[in-house]
Order: sequence, then C-alpha cells, then structure tokens
Amino acid sequence: MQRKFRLSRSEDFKRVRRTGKSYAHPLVVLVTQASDKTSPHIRVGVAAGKTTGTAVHRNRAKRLLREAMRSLLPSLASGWDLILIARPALVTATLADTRSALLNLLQRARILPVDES
RNA sequence: CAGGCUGGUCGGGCAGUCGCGGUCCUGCGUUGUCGGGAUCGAGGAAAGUCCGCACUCCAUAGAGCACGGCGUCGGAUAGCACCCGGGGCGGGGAAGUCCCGUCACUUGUGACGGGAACACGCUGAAAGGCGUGAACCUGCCGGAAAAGGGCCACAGAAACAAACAGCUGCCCUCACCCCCAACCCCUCUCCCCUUAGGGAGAGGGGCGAAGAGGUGAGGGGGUGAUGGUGAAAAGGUGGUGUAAGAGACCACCGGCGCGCGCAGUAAUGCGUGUGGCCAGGUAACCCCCGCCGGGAGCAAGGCCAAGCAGGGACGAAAUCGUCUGUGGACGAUGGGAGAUUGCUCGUCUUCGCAUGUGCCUUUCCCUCUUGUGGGAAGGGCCAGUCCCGGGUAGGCUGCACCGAGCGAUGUGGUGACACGUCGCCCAGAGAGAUGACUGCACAAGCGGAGCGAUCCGCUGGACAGAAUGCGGCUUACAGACCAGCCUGAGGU
RNA sequence: GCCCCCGUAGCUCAGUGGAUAGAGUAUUGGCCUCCGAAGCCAAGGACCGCAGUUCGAGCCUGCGCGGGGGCA
Repeated sequence: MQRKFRLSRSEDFKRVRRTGKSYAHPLVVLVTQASDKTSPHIRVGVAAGKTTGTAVHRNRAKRLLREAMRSLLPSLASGWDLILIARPALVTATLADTRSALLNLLQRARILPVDES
C-alpha cells in the first residue's frame, strides 16, 4: 500500500476518531469519515495499541491490515478517510481471515459495493 | 557407541511471482502524491537501560570541602565495576548426576543394593573409617575491624570492658572442732616417814595459753572461662605448676604478625627462624585511605515557518593614572548585582546619572510662513538579567555518517587484544519500511501403511523488530553444528 | 527514544536490621433486633520474584517482573 493512500497526520487521526462512525469486528475496528477537502484518493490509517501485544505483534497486525487493504483498494469509493484499529485476536489470524473481516466492515460502511463480493 | 560438563558458531535455506521503504541513475506533448531501471534493506539479543564512552548544549566546567561511585594483583582498552589472565577465601559438586547389578511391571519408568579419577595425612592387625588437597562449576575481594564512633534483639553473669556469682588458710578479724605443755582434782603403785604429811611414776578427768591441723562467717587480695545461654564467650588436647588458677611453663597440633631465603612483574606461595596469643562480629552501618566524577541529555541542540498574554523581582556610589578633539576613551584598585544548580575561594558576565541615528512629552533658544526645521536641557517608555506564566507538536537539520567501521587473511600473545595486507561502503523511518503466495529440499511433531529399511498425509519453524552511534553487562530463546574434557561399555 | 518514581491483607496506608508484620475499611461467623442498619465480639487474609550481605532482611545490595509519571 503506497504512502499516498495513507493517513498520517496526527490531526487527521484525531478528527476521524472524534467525529467518524465506527464499525466493530472481533478482529478489527473500522472508523470512517468523509474527507473535508475533495481529496482524490481514499486515505487509510492503521493503528495497533499496546493491548495488541509487544512490538512484534503490533507490527504483525498492521502489516496484515495493510496487505489485506492493498488488494481491496482499487474497488473502494473515494473521498473517505478510514482508520483500522487492530484487536488482540488479529495477531493469530491469517491474511484470508483479515481480508474477509475487512470486506464485511467495508460493506457495512457502504464504502465497498455489496455486489462486489 | 551411550551419557554428562564446558566453550564457540549458526539461529531457518534455495528459487520464483506480487507488494513496501531508502539511495543513485533515468524518461516526459502530460513535471506528477508520475513512470522505468539498478542497488541496499533488522538482531544475537535490535530488549532491559545496569555501567562506560563518542557527540551536543548549559555566558566557566578551575581549586578545596561536601556528595556520589569504585576498591585483590597484573594486563587489555578511547573508556568501563561487569573484559582477559592470575591470587586468596568460601559455596556447590556429594540428598544431585552418571554407570553397573537385582527385582517389578504400565517397556521406560520405579524400588533396592553397590561404585565413581588421583594424591596425601591420621587411625586400625586387617577390612575399613575419618580428614585434607585437587579436576569441574560458581560467589566475593582496600582498612587481615590495634584511628574512632554506632549496633549486636531474645537468652545469658557478661556482647568486649570490667563487674557479678563461683574458686581460693594468700592476708586480717571472729567463732568452733581436734591434738596438747604447764596447772588443778581423783585413783593406783613405789619411796621417805609412818598421826598427819611429803616426793616420784602411771592412768583418768577438768580448765585449756602459744602452736600444728581442720571447719565456718565477714573483709581485703588473688584468679580468669566454671557459670544449663547464644549466631558469636580471648587457641585445642594432655601434663607441669599453684592457695586457687591461668600459655604462667612444657609436648604435640592449629592460627596470626615480623625477619630471612627461594619462586613470581605483582598479589601471593613454599621453606625456615623468631615472638606473642594484645584479646569477637558487623565497613552491601557511619567512618578512614586511595582513585574517579561539572550538569543535562538526540524529545540534546541548530535553522525556518506559524502562533500567543503577559506578569513579577533587581536596581546605591566611587577613587586613581594615561591619552585627549574637553564630549569622552583605555587601564588599575575597590565595590554592587548576577552566574558558577549545596558551601567557600577563584573565574566569568554586567554595572545604568551608561549606550541609542529609537519613540512620547515639558521648557528654553535660533530660523521664521501663528507653521516648519534645527539645537540645548529635563522627565518617561522601549531594548538588560532572573523568576513565573502563555503559545507551537509543522518543515529542514542533527541522521544514516570513512568510522574506537565491516569482511577475509597473516603475525604476535595463554587470552582480552594489538599490528599488518587485501577487499567493501553496508538499513535508516516519523502513524513509523521486511509481508503474502507457490515450489523444492532440511530438521521437528502427530497419524496411517509396512517385519523392517522406508513411504504417504497433516501440522508447522524459538526468543523477538532498529530509531543518534558504539563497547561491556543482564535478561528471553525451539533447535542445529563444531571443538575440548570426564564417566561407562565394546572392539583393535 | 530518554529520564525519574513506586510495589506490604480485597482496598487505602503505617512499619529504627531483632514479635506470630500493624491500623482503618471490606469479607465471614456469632451476639443484639420482630427484621434490617448501627454497635459489640471473634476469625481468616499480605511484605512483587530470585540471588547476595548478615547470627538474623519487609527494611541493606544486585538483577529481574509489574505499575505510574515527566521531557519537544
């Protein structure tokens, strides 16, 4: 997942988490917020807190989320800021598990068309 | 071959596809949050942050005290308390581990018995027993706690310095017992004489001095380990000795100090002589001695942009010399304030009735257009230092490094390491780059087939992720390989 | 990333190197009451872990584990 699709500003994180809508899943939590400016891309931020585990486990969770998101990126609607928050169970999940969880969440948030799956 | 111990190396490999980050090169009717290519891309601990440095800042960091750290010897190093090699004192080894034998069954476990290098000493007729050293692993290390202070609960007479109890005819006083001269009484014998009496001897009894012995009490002196304790009580055993005792003396043993000799760079060890037993533990209690240490830390620090709100405290001055354009400048002495992160000295900064081409204002003078301009004097503000408070969390840099650098190799050294030669440039982000899939072998586990070699299928790869960089330490860690040592069995 | 602080009963805290580690509160049981509350009595319950120093460690030293805070 290239950096241009990434959400990186601390200010952006704060805004999305404060005013966005959240969707929960045992593996991941998705937070969505429509971009205030007419951004050409969708931007995705990935987070893993200390409850996820040690540094190895946090990195593992974030890599899984980025890799799963990469294949889904072309079919997503633009103009959204997303945050994916890892939960502890994600450390033991596989890439396929993560991808199906993201599909479920994105369809519930109406960012991914339902007929896609 | 099996098992144990120690040290070292590696810690998933190869190939392909997709994807991510850095650097360099490059393409363009589209200069992009663009495309293409090359190359590089986590660790032995990147971790903990326990030590030591580099580096940066703090208007000074110097000296002394205080404070903190360290403390066997030698070496290594830029440096280090933890590295290397020695020394001393302890602990483990040894209720463990391994091997052998017997038995039992649940077939790899349990029970029982025996043994475990080697050397020396003591004891014993022997079997054997006891002790010491030592291989291997591991902890600690100044003042052998005689510079001084503190503490040592409970128990105990007492916790280090004497006292108390005890022991003690060594001395004094007193009492008593026993022996006993002289004296007195009684009895018996003999002699003189025979009325009475006298003398001598023997026996018994009474009083009982001095003295000898003994007992007890009190006082004085002596004595040092006897005092059910305790973690710890001033060498141990046996004797001599003494009033009683005691290293007071003697023999053997043990420890320590000093001298000498030998070995070693040294710590120290061995031998020998001599002297004393002058005498507890604790310095990870204070302390003393020696050495080291200024403080903070890359969120250090520098630059840019953006942004906010200010407030308080400090304000007292000289003298001398030189030069001079007479406005001042420089220097010295002394002083004030501040810094020196606890104190003193020293040092540094600054000194204000100062400096400014700044701003405001008052008065006067000149010019003159009731204005303007210029000049002089006075007052205030701003720019100072320190403290408190407020704002920013954006970008660039530090920072990806020619370095205490990495790899290979040679030499020296037991080793830490050093010195050469050749080659290389080797991760660097800022929501934070290493992942996914496939195949092949590798090792491990499980299941199935097979007498077996083996085959098939499934699971699935320890601890763990750089953030300024190094060195050491500590902690976590599935396994694999290599080397050395030890034990047992077998073969040659 | 760097720096600092703290771990004692379920909770909040005391605790000179020398007890069976203490207090409040909570818990449990009993008494009291018609029942409860309050009160009274009693009981159980702890030094973060491992080494070391010491005769002796909650206290001193080292390492580890866990928690908290600060720094542009």
